[in-house]
Amino acid sequence: MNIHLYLRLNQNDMRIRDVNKIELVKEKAVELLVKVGFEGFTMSKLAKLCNISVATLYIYYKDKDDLILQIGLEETQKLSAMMLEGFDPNFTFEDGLRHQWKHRAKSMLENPLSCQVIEQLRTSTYQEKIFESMTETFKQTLGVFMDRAVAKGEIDLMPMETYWSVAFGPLYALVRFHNEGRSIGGRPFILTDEILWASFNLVLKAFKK
Amino acid sequence: MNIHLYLRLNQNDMRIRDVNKIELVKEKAVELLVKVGFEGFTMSKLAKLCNISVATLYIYYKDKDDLILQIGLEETQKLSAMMLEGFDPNFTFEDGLRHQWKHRAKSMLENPLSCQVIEQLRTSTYQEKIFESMTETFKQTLGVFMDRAVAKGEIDLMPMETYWSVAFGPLYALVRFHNEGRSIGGRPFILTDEILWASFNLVLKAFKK
DNA sequence: AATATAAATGAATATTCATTTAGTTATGAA
DNA sequence: TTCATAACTAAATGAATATTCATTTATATT
Repeated sequence: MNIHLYLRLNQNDMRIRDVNKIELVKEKAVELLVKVGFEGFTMSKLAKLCNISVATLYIYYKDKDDLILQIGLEETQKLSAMMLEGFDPNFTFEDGLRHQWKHRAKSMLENPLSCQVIEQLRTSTYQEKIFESMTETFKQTLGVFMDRAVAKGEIDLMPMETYWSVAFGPLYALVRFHNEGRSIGGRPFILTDEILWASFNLVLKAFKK
Repeated sequence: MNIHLYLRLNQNDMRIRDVNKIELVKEKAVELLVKVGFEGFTMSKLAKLCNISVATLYIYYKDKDDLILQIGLEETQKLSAMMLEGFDPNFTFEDGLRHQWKHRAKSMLENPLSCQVIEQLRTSTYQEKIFESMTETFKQTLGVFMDRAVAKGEIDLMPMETYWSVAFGPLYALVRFHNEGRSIGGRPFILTDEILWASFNLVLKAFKK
C-alpha cells in the first residue's frame, strides 16, 4: 500500500529522480488549461502532454481538484508577488498609481498564460478558495496607501471598491483586449506603452481634485 | 402534475406537450452552470434538475455543445439587447455615457445569473463562437457615437480600446464586486446608486478636456 | 555491493458521462 | 374512434475519465 506524501513535496527528504518533472507538470497544466479550458482538462491529457504516466500525477497531487487548486494558487501568488514588488504605501498618490500600472501591466503582459488561468479560475467554482489568499495581501497594502493619500488630501474619500474600479478597471480591460488579441472592432490590438500611459493619464485625471 | 398546452412552435413544427419545459431547461441550465461551473456541468445533472429524461434534452438540442452554445448565445443577446435599448449615437458624450452606465448597470444587476454565465463563457473555449455576434452590434453603435463625440470636440481622439476601457472598465469592476458579494476587504459590498454615480462622475472627469 | 525506500510506471478498475435505442404516451387530423 | 406522428421516457451502451494496483527502477545510505 502506497502512502502518498503529496504535502511534503518541498522537503529535502524526497528523492527527486527528475527535478524538472514537477515543474514540467505545472507548466503543462497551465498550458493545457488555457488551451482546452476546464471543460476539456483531463488527467490523461496532462500526463500525455508531459510524457509521463497518469499515476505519477497522483504521486504529486491527491486528485484532480488538488492539482488544479495548488497550481492555481501558485500562479496567483506568483503574479500578485510580482505586482506588489517594490511598492511602498508612502509613495505619493500619483507615483503609487503609476507604479501599480507599470508593475501590473508588466506582470500580466509577460505572463499571459498565468493571466488566462487566473481569469478562468476567477469565474469557476474554485474562485473562493483561491482568492481568499490573494485579496488579503492586496487589501493591506492598498488600503494603507489609499488612507494615506486621503489623509494627505491627494484624493477624496471614497469606498475602496470605487477607488479600485476606477484606478485599475481600465488597466485590466486593456490587458484583456491585448491578450484576446482582437479588439472591439476586428483589428488586432496591441497594448503599446503609448496607449497604456495615455489611458493612465485619463485615469489620473479622474482622481484629480 | 403536468399542464399540457396545445401550442405550436414556429420553428420545427414541434408538438410541444409542455411549453414550459424548454424554458425550464434554459433556466435550469443557467442555474446549473453558475452553480457547478463548466467542469461540473453534465447532461444528467441538468435532466435531473428539470425532472425530465436526459433523452428529452437531445430532442431540444443536438448535443451538449449545442445546448451550451445556444443557451449562451441567448443569454448574451438578451443582455446586450437590454444594454443598447434606447441608446442613440446622437446623444451628447455625457448623456450617452450616462445612458450606457445606467442601462448596463441595470441589466447586469437585474440578471446576475446571466452575467455570471457570460463571464464564464468569456473565459472558456466557447468564447470565440459567442462573442463574434455580440461585439459586432456594439462596435457599430459605439463606434459611431465615439466618432461623433470626437468630431463635436467633446473628447480627444483615442483608440477605441482606450475609450472603452476607461469608460466601462470601472463599471464592470463595480458590478463584479457587487455580484461576488464580497469586497477587496472582507465586508459585503453592495453597489448602491450613490456609489455608482460617484464612480461615474470620476470617469466623466477623466474624459473632460 | 547490498539494502531500503520512494519515485515512477503500465495496466487495470470503477465510475461517470454523453449519446442512443426501443418503446410508450399524448396529440391533431381524418 | 382510429391512425399517424412526434414528444417523451427508462434503460442501455460504449467511450472517456479519474483513480488505484502491482511492479519496476533509481538513488541514498549502510
